[in-house]
Amino acid sequence: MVIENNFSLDHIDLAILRLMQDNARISNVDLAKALDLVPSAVLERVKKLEKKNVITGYNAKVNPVAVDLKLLAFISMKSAQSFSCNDTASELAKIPDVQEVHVIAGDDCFLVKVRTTDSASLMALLRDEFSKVPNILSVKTTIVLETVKEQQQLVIPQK
Amino acid sequence: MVIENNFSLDHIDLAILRLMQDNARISNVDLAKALDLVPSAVLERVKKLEKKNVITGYNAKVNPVAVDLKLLAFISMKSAQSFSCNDTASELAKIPDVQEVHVIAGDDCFLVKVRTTDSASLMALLRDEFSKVPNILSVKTTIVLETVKEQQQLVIPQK
DNA sequence: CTATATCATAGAATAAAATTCATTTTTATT
DNA sequence: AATAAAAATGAATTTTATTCTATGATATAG
Repeated sequence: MVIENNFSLDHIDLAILRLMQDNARISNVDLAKALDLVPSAVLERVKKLEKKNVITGYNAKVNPVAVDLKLLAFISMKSAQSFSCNDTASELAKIPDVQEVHVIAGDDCFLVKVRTTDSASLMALLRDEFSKVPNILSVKTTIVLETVKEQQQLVIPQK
Repeated sequence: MVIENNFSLDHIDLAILRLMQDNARISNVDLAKALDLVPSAVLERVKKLEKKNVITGYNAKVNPVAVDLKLLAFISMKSAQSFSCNDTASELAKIPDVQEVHVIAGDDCFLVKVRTTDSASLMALLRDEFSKVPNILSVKTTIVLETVKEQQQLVIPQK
């Protein structure tokens, strides 16, 4: 017995996801043309995908350099309590400059992605914000020199 | 002498970015209301932001679990040529399952973010795709157990 | 201080798209 | 095959996007 995930997406839904993850502002009319459907039918599906939390939002992708966020860093850290470290994680998540917080397997406990203006502002962030997060034992900061690829598009399966 | 970045965004532009990075499908009418402007004026600004590559795209955020991508991993790797490693990076970037490729400072050379169905498909990816990428000396894979936060919204400055 | 160039906005008109809804068709289930 | 549920159609209506011209603001040079 194969347990499918309970989202039950057909190939039309997957096609919608594929199109919208590349262009969130595509019109219903164009979506309908691409899918050989009528706009109202597409609209209904999109609404349903939103309600089912398959589509969880629509984001404009902003060039970080244009808003003066030139530094990207990954910070891996160890925590005192290795399992009940959820409060540590949620404290980290509250920091606006923190884009990602992952609990990871291995030596460390968290992997955090951070974007700041420059190394000085990263330093300030570490000093002012991270220092207040409880139960952190060690911190290892990795500076990104160059980003070659950065996309949030997923590989949507065929069926 | 302060060198501003050459994007010259005023506070209205920044407000547009703030609104659109949270809701890429907001209508011009609603944007205009929020900004106390007329729709045509807002439209012109948005178009300009696109042309100047301040806004680089609009993405629907798809729930990875809904499309059966339940495994997230970060892979850090060393490369043979530490500086002219661009061909290695661009080969990595060509792999669709790879969401991010960063050149990093420190012991390693690259940090790669990958999403797959499960550990078996990650293994297959490493075996079939990564093995073909030239000049890789070592690979260290970190499995994500839980993602506490993952957003691409940036902290847009006030002015 | 004024002329001029540049840029942004307002507001109206038009075109396009979104949305709603009653009906029909398709699909799945018994 | 009969029934129920889900999805699609197509027309009507509402809303939004887009275009265009006139106006106003701002900056710069003379």
